[in-house]
Amino acid sequence: MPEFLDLHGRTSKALRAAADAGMRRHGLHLGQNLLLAALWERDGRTPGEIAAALDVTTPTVVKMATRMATAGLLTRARDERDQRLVRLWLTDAGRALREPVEAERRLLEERVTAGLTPDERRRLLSALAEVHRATAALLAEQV
Amino acid sequence: MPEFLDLHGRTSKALRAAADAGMRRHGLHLGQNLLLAALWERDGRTPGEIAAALDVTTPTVVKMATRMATAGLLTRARDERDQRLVRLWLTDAGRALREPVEAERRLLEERVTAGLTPDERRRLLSALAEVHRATAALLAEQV
DNA sequence: CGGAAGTCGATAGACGGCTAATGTCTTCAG
DNA sequence: CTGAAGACATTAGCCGTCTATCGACTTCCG
Repeated sequence: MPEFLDLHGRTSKALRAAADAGMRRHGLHLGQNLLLAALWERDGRTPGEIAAALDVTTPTVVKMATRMATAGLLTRARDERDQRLVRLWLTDAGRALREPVEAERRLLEERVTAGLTPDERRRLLSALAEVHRATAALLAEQV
Repeated sequence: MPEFLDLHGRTSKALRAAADAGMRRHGLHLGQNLLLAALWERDGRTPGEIAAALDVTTPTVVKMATRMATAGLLTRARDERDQRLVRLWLTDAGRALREPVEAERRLLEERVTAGLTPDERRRLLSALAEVHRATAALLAEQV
């Protein structure tokens, strides 16, 4: 069992659980904060645009949007000029979550990296970026 | 958007996709290799034991085991002495995957970390371990 | 202008993951 | 020895994610 893959996997699972717990405090499910973030940055985006921004497939965004619309976080509306497009718009409830959710996220980042020196943190980010680059290249090559 | 969480999330997603592609070559779905690994190490374990080893809940193992039994990778059998227990046993097909799957896994690890010097790799592992430790502590404290 | 090709979102269905509820078998205390 | 408590696996149902398919709307070319 390769050690990097194993350790990364376990860390990933733990971070996921911690992020989930944090978001749950604001009534969100894991991942919904990312969709909201895309709309906080620019409201009225289409599912396809958001999917590309989050590096996720369109059906994933569609499903999440359906649940989040039910939860009153956003609304769906077809684009006036191009009826193929759908645009997602934040509700007041969706907008109101921005500050608390972003703060929660920053707090989590701080806490999990608190044990690293600034230099270690910098090296971690750079090494992780390299792994990400290599992995993306690997995926691209085996089309 | 905190940079470590963001980068880690993206790397995680890329690694997941790459691992999935690798396992698919052997007819496995992502994660099934981990369940198999638990049985390769010691055959005849129970769902609960495996769940603990993989740091996953029991229902997750039960579902995976059901699919993998259908796929002919393992069989279910109740323990003779304690009828509450179920033991999972590898089939020949499940055993035969060990070498190729472990090789695939090692190859992936090598390729994604190929761009790092031994020192960088060592520091990455140590930093990741620290993040994992801090995250686990965070989760434990908010019971 | 009208049909073919292209662009989107929505749906279907599979998988891994979780929590909560169910059911069955052991164990243990009275 | 019998009933309550405990230990397991399983089922149900939700969420995020993917691929494959469908359906509706635009666009563009002959």
